Amino acid sequence: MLTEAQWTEAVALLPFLAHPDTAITRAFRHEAMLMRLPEGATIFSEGDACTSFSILLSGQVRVFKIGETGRELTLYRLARGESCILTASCLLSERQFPAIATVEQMVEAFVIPQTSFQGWIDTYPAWRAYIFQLIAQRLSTVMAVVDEIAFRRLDVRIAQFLLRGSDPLQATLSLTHQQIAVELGTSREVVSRILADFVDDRLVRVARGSVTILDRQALVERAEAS
Amino acid sequence: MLTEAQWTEAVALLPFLAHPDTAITRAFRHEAMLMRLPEGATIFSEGDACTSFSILLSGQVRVFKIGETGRELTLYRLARGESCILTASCLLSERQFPAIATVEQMVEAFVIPQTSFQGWIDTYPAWRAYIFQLIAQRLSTVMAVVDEIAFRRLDVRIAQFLLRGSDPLQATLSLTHQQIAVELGTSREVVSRILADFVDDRLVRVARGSVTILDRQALVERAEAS
DNA sequence: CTTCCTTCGGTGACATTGTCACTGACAGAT
DNA sequence: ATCTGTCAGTGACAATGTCACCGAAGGAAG
Repeated sequence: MLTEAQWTEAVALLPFLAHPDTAITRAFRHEAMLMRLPEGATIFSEGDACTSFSILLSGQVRVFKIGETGRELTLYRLARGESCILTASCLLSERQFPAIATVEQMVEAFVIPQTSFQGWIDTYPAWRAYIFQLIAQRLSTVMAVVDEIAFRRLDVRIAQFLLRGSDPLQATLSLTHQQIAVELGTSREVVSRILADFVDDRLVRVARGSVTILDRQALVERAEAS
Repeated sequence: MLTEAQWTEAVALLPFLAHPDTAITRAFRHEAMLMRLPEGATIFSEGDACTSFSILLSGQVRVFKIGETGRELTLYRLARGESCILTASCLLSERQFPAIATVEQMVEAFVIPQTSFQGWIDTYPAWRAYIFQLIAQRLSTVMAVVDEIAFRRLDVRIAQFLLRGSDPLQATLSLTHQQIAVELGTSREVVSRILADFVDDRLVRVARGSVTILDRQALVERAEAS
């Protein structure tokens, strides 16, 4: 059950609650709960069974896989208004969660119990449409990740990552090499080496905990082929 | 519109048609079509827009990605009673098909136009349940592929692949090195080298176009850690 | 301010994997 | 018996992953 204030937030956030007195809005108000999770919290680990579905109201979550050697690979992030496809898939098929989800920035989320989640799908077209869209969109992100790790060179991927994470006005990224490695599913050493190449080519400048793009155009070229 | 014979096949194949005179069965009979595709046909290419949804009645389809260098990576296969999650996702979100699907063995499939596919989801719970289960199941296969290519050593993956594709009674696999490479997203040369190692270790015997497992137990060990 | 300590990054060595170029072996067709 | 296309083996090299180790930077504690 949501309070009046939480409910106001929910309506502003979720398109399927747009109409004030429909069945889905009543159900959501009664069956959803607001949960807070502190930075660093682990939401799901590899192999967990999912028991509820979440929609983020604020904060940020990172969903990633981790290999035997400890290497990490970020699959995607969740921000305001977003939900996790793996949780949905997990709930629908009663399988185990195949990754890890942790809180990067303190999270407020609407939590819907498994039974409500399933029931709403059969009952409320708006909810159903929301879930289907979610799945279809996130699935393409995952497919893009597959493509990247299977076929793309790492210098190209790092160049793309730096470009995505910056813009012409804010050319400095506050990231450690380790953080970049974990995004791309590689190791710190490799990131360091490739950034060193970039520095040699005057594409970027690096300092402890930051990378500054010096020649955006050249970096774009590097991101395209090489 | 399906013929009587085709309809009989459909009922035997698809659980959601179990009840003889419901709305979904009438809709399916009128709006589905049976299509045949010869071996080697390309069903979808990277970037295609999907316009229909298929359920295989017979034959086999391989869905794979292909990199700039021409290297291939098999995502999954479809056989009798199965459907393609990427097509579903594609139809739901109107995105482009992010892979390639080709016919490995001559296919007969029930084809459902995009409009029917979407309409049925909103109308028929049995169809909806079928699609959701499909998505959830295939998504876990794709996640397993991500895990493999990101983190697992190739000798381990080849060992697993050989074990999956054989059994103690039928120890010989009729596969070229190229075919194995394409399954696992690597190159023929690398497969050849690793198989050569396996031969040195007396795990397998190789001949032109085939691999015979000699020491299944040892291969299992190789598939577990190394 | 100095010292300590943790985090961050650099480096060399080596193993694994991917790519390229080339070669020869095999099997079916003529 | 020869031809031809497919299949497999090899060496060289590049790219990436892993390990061990080191030093530098910056904050914390004295």
